[in-house]
Amino acid sequence: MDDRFDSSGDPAVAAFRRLMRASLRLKRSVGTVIHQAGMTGAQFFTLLRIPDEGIPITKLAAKAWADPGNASGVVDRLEREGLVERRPATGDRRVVQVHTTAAGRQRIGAIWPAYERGIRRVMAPLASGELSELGALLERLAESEEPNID
Amino acid sequence: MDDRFDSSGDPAVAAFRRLMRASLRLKRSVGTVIHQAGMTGAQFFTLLRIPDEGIPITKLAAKAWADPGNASGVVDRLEREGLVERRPATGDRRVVQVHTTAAGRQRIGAIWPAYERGIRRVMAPLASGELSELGALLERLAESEEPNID
DNA sequence: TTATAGTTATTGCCACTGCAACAATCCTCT
DNA sequence: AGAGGATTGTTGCAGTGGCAATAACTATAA
Repeated sequence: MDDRFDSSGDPAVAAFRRLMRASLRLKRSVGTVIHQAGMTGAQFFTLLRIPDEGIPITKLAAKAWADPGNASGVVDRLEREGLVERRPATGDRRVVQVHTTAAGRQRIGAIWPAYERGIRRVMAPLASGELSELGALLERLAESEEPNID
Repeated sequence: MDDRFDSSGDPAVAAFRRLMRASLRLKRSVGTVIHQAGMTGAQFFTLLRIPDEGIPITKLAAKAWADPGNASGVVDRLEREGLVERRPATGDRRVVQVHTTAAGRQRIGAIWPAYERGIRRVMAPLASGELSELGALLERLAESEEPNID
């Protein structure tokens, strides 16, 4: 495959590639910050999404990436580290409420500042006006019922 | 975690989130097109990157996501399907040249149009001028020595 | 020539992702 | 009350992703 399959000429394709490329790079960069603090990105975002009152796995999954089967495993590992707790819900015996432990809250508090700093660092090449411009364009691309990334 | 850890106010953080969200959505959308044609995204992009003269695994990995250990597995699965071939390189007996087979070329040719159509569809909300504007902003974010996403 | 250092590809491990199947439980309707 | 259907969480599987260790080989330098 040389360049029969290229179409850099197409503005849509070119923009799409740049979007994929930039998001991968930024994701890795910010992910490094989280890893240095001893967690994976998925664990960090999951932990972040748990409200103080607790939350059922399905709702938690919907807040992040939409697959419950997946959330189960991430919660498993968070639980293994004592950052999270599973408690039976009152009323519906199917649902399991996931709660953050004190250790979990402490861990997030420890990572958060570096996380924010990491984001500001990777976004630094753009001025404030450009950031909102970028945000507006992306919003129009992603408008719909999609999962929240953090 | 309620909203102590939110910072939607920070333009950098907000733009970062939108970037992650949009890229996830678009990646899934285009990935669906590829899956319907019977391949995974990683396999498609890998196949796409193999020049007619063949290419060593390390170089191939660098063209896509940078980890050779990973490329080995993807090439395994492509080879299992007969879309790719491993041949010893002449000269350096360490290197393995990966070549696309006729079936591989045929497969890519079959997927490519739908792939392009898929991209144009997800990028459709933006006009041509906005696409290049978006591309320019993203380029400034990702400027550096990063892997090509196709 | 031989020892040392670097390179190439593979393998193994762990975590994540999407998907399908499944059991337990709840809900609705008759 | 009971049947049928929907929902909740878990599990299993294949593939992806990053990382470390390793074997095979090449290159460099004494």
